[in-house]
Amino acid sequence: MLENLPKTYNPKDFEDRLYKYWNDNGYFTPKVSKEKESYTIMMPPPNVTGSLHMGHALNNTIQDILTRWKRMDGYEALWLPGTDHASISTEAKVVAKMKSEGKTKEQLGRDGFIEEAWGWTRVYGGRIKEQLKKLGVSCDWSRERFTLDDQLSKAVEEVFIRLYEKGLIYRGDRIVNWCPSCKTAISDAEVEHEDSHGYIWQIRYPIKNSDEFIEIATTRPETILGDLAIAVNPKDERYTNLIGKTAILPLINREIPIIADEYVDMEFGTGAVKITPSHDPNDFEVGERHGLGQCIVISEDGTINAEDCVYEGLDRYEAREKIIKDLEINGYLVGVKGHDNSVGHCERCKTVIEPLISKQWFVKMEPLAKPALDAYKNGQLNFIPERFEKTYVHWLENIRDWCISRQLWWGHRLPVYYCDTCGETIVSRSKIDKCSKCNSANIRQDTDTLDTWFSSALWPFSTLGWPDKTEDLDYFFPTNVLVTGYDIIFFWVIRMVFSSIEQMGEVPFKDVFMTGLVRDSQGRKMSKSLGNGIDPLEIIDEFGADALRFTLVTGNSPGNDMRFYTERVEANRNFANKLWNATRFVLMNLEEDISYDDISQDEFKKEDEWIVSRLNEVIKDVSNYLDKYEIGLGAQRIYEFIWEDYCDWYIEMVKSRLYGDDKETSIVAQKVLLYVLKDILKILHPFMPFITEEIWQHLPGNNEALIVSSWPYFKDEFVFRESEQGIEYIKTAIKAIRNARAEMNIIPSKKSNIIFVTTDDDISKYIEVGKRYFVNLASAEDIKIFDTKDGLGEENISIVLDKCQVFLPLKELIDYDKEIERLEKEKAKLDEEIKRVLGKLSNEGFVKKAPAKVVEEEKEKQIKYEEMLNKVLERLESLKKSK
RNA sequence: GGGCGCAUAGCUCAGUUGGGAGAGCACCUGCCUUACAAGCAGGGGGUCACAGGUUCGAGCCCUGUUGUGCCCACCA
Repeated sequence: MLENLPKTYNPKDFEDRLYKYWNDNGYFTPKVSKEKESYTIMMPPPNVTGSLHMGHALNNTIQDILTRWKRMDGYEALWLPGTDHASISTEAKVVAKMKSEGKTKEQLGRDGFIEEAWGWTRVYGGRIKEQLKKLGVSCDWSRERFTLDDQLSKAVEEVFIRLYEKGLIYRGDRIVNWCPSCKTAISDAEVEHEDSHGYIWQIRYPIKNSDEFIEIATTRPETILGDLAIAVNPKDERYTNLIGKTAILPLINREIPIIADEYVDMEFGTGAVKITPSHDPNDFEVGERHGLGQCIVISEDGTINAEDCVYEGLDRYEAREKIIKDLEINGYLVGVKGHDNSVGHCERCKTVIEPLISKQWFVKMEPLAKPALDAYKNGQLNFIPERFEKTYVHWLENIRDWCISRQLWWGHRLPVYYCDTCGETIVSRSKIDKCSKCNSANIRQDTDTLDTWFSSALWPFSTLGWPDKTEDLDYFFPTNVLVTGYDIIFFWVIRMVFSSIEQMGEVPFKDVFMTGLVRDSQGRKMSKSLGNGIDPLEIIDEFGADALRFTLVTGNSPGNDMRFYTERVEANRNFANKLWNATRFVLMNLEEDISYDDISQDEFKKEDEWIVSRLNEVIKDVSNYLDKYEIGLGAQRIYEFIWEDYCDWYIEMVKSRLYGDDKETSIVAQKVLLYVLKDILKILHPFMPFITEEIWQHLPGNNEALIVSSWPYFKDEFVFRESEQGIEYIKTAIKAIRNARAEMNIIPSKKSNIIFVTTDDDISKYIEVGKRYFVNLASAEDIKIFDTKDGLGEENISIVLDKCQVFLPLKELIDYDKEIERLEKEKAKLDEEIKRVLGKLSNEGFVKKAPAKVVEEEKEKQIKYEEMLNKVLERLESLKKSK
């Protein structure tokens, strides 16, 4: 059992083994319990065909930390994993693969294609899960879900039908964002706007039966084929006389009316606008108001389909070129200017979006957005960090109806049927073959599928069995926190909130923790096309999952982007190694035949009191940090405690006892070493699950796994203020002695006596108690405490401390010029401090208005520094004299 | 056009109720001290972007400026 840790930390030896051990023992699987409270996190489902990137690694690490902490803290903690079918993205990948095999969707047909897609899913769907396991995610695989599972599909249908029956889902001809490459409509959220330097063309349209022209401007000349009017502002006096007249469309000579509409901005351009209702959202509205009808001239593949015209069949950009040329030749083109505007692109394939009119299904957003806004305003939703609330509110306040139908095959097919006999639209939970109105069998199902986000919007409750009433749903819903990137607030967060309010009557989670982006070392977004992505698996392979996890959560505050440096992973791997070796030290000093279960403060030495008292504080701080989602600060706090307090000081202080003859005090030290180590492992476990569990399994007296051990708590009986003070004083003294020795170039192996001169009882007590530390930690030969420095002579290095002076009688080894130099430096430091303190204290406002405690502290500092300065001066003087 | 960040040591970043500027890495010096050289000890290095304001006191709060990044937007 003891002393069998390898000398060097090698995570590969145990990470996979421990993951299997946890999973096989069911530690990830919570039970519905009457006694315990639930804690639930739903994993944002990665795309089923995706592979793990740093963004996943970051947000899954955070989720795992929270889950492991709550599990230890006495909750039935459920972290539910799963994957998303990612309709448009998966379909594109499958199509591309088929293309390379010389096949097309159309050849296979709908069923054949879906089969192909399932095949693809089976091949690649497991990949990301296995990758997540490498990270150490403690999610409940027994409850894993996929958005196309039967139960989840049932939920999708149910929601669709409920919203339809409530009148919140409708079908209609609207201007939608059309991707000519994906050949489907997409929602507003899926359009990326990008600034581009383009052109704006001024074109004049002749007025019928006159020599006059009206001049308009457009950035998309090809759309003139679809013009159905020219609009001016009714208040615009320049055009009053033209309103009601007819303009002739250049090139195709269609007659179109000149109409008045408030929409037109008089200040912009010429104040006259061509209206193309079928290919521009604004124009569509104008068209509706004026009953202009529709004229579709661009088809779904982005080519011109205006009948009987020379542009027919041309790509939209080819047509643009040709039309400009023709306008110029015929004298209609007035001019062209450079024009910056932003152009919408398909989020998935980056093709320029073509707005066009199309019959699609929409969710009416206003009635759904309102309660989602109220929920935030009533404080039911809490963003970390807070600033993302603004994004949430702004989006909801400016929301437009959500286009949910996609002209794709991979996804949830709309539960909608049309009767071709009587024209009835039937929405049904089950497949039907007869019209419910006319009984005709002339029935076909809508061929569209739903937006992927329609199903992920239901994730917090569909995964728990909804619409059925299940124990899980009852117990684990609503969830506690959502951890996800700020870039999908619109796509997902908001849609989950309103879906949940609508279907479940409450918000799906209380807290929303937003993670930032993980960038490369130059601050660039990691992307496949740039090839600058760093593979989390390679990092894990080289440094271990714990080091990667620790790197991702430290040195970064919530919601902020971070740059990824391999050097930081290495530093954290070194930290793991430090803990590993500290454990080896503890283990090799334990004795096999004693019990370590009982620990009593009655036997404590000062440093024991100090370390358990400090441990208490860390436990409290880390718990508080986690509570506030300040994960990075919590991790930092533990890091410092382990490395500095435990390793650099406590272990070093305790060595003299372990190696000494006093068996009793040695055993107490062993007990405290082990006790503190165990709590360290507990509070570090959520952050570094593997190394902590591995170490834990090697410690004596542990029957249960660390992952299910209980989170430590603050113990009142382990508060030792006086020892904290005493040890801190001794640490200061040791550091001062080391510093002086180093500056005087005294080699560490050269020991010397240390003479403390003090008349302060507390100080001499501290030193008396800490005598043995100085041997190891300050190269002491023997330690003496005097109450006067008389008779010590000049052949010493002299160090001035608070209420105490230290002498190192190193005689001929001392370079007195150097000693003077060193003391001058001390003097300068003290002068500075005194100047600062006096500055404050001589400020009337400070003395009068600052809290008494603060003023008092400054006064004490003044006395302290002045006393120290006097001793330094005195010493300097006598040194100079004796020279 | 609107909104939100960021600017602190050479680099990357922490700094949560305003009260003597921190970490990691890098750098310099000395150490293979029986847990750890993936280590130990010591050290140098910052007008906390700039300008005002509030306050006894500002890296932190307010206003403005500059630089920089992101998000939103029906900018013919």
